[in-house]
Amino acid sequence: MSQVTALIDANNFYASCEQSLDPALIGRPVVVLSNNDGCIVARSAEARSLGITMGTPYFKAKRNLERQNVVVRSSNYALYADMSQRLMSLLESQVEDLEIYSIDEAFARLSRPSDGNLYPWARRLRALARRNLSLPIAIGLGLSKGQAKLANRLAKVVPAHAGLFDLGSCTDPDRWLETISIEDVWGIGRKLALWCRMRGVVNARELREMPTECLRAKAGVVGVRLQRELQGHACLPLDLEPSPKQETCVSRSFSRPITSLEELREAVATYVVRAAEKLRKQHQRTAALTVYTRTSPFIPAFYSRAASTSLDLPSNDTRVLLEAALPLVERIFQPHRPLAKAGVLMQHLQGVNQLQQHLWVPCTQEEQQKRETLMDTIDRLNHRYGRGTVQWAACGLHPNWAMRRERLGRASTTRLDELPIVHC
DNA sequence: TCTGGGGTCCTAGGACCC
DNA sequence: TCTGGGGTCCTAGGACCC
Repeated sequence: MSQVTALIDANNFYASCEQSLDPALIGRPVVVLSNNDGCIVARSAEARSLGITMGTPYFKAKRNLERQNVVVRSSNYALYADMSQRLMSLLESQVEDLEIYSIDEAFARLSRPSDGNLYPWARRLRALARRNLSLPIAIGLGLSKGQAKLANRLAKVVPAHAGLFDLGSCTDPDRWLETISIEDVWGIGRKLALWCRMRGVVNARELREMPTECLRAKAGVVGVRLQRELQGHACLPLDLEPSPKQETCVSRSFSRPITSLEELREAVATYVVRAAEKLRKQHQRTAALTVYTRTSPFIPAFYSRAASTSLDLPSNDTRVLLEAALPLVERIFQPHRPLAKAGVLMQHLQGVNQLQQHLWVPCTQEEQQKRETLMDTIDRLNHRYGRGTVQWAACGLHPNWAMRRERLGRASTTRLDELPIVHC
């Protein structure tokens, strides 16, 4: 019995989540905007067929969307994360091994049955996701992750495949690979695609067959590995236990440019608070931290500054991180610069169980225990009653630079007060 | 007026060591 | 006059992903 790799993902995930919670949106064109209502990052099938393109800035598309009567939603990551968890636990129950690869996709390993036919299994799984979560999913099957990715694409793009495609059991795989243009191959970005095209390599099959040494010279071992994957050698193992993060960052664009030190300080404080929460959730501490800010890259006189510091003792305590980060704000601030964005990076992370008490740090075991309990309590309160229930003074009370989310939909799976109301 | 956020991996080159 | 060879570690930047 041979092993098969699957790539399973949700179609138009964010848009599908919105439709899943608000059935009035089913069958209608829906787009979801990035943070700050910046760009279009997801489109329902209906929106796609209207020719609406991914990544278009909202302000450019707005009139057109209104004219075509498209439903526009701000992104709601709490909702998508929750739907994602439900989808992943469903998948976990239906495969042998699962690697959660992103919010809306997962690689899986399973065995090919004796008759070689995996379509009945795939059809059942699709029906299950549709029935339990109201999410459309696509399933691609191959001998490696790279092949599974291509198969998944063919499952979606070719209507006759109805969301399922098995590269390992089709009669003429090369014919299908030729329909996938080089830009759409996983691992080939803009630069490499251009380079390939200049050499006459324009589709997935040609990439698989191009001279390896030529590819290595340009794209290094990463390129060679990708090519081997397309040839059916599984070089990229399934990653079942997600490795601990090496760094964590929180950054946001402002709803309007800011020019005061005070506002920049509030923004950085807000991001530090969020980053500290993330660290605690990941059971990690940070040993170094960077704050940065920049003006808009779309207007002249671009300005960007970063400042870093390291901590004597790794920490995930909000107060400690604020004390380390806030002095850096003065170093990156310059008056008369219309700042468009700021962020914080937590670097050199380590697991909480790695901590060694420094002899010279004036903090007793008992004191530290109390701090940890305090942080835990704050996290619980904020989780239970909503983010911001317990707030840090440094973040400002009513920041008007905070990101725009003017078109939020409902969030029935994560907020009690937004449960659907059924009229009988 | 208005253009997202959060990551990883790899390589080249500099600093430093013996 | 001449100016090794080999190794490690770190960082910045490129490329890519979703």
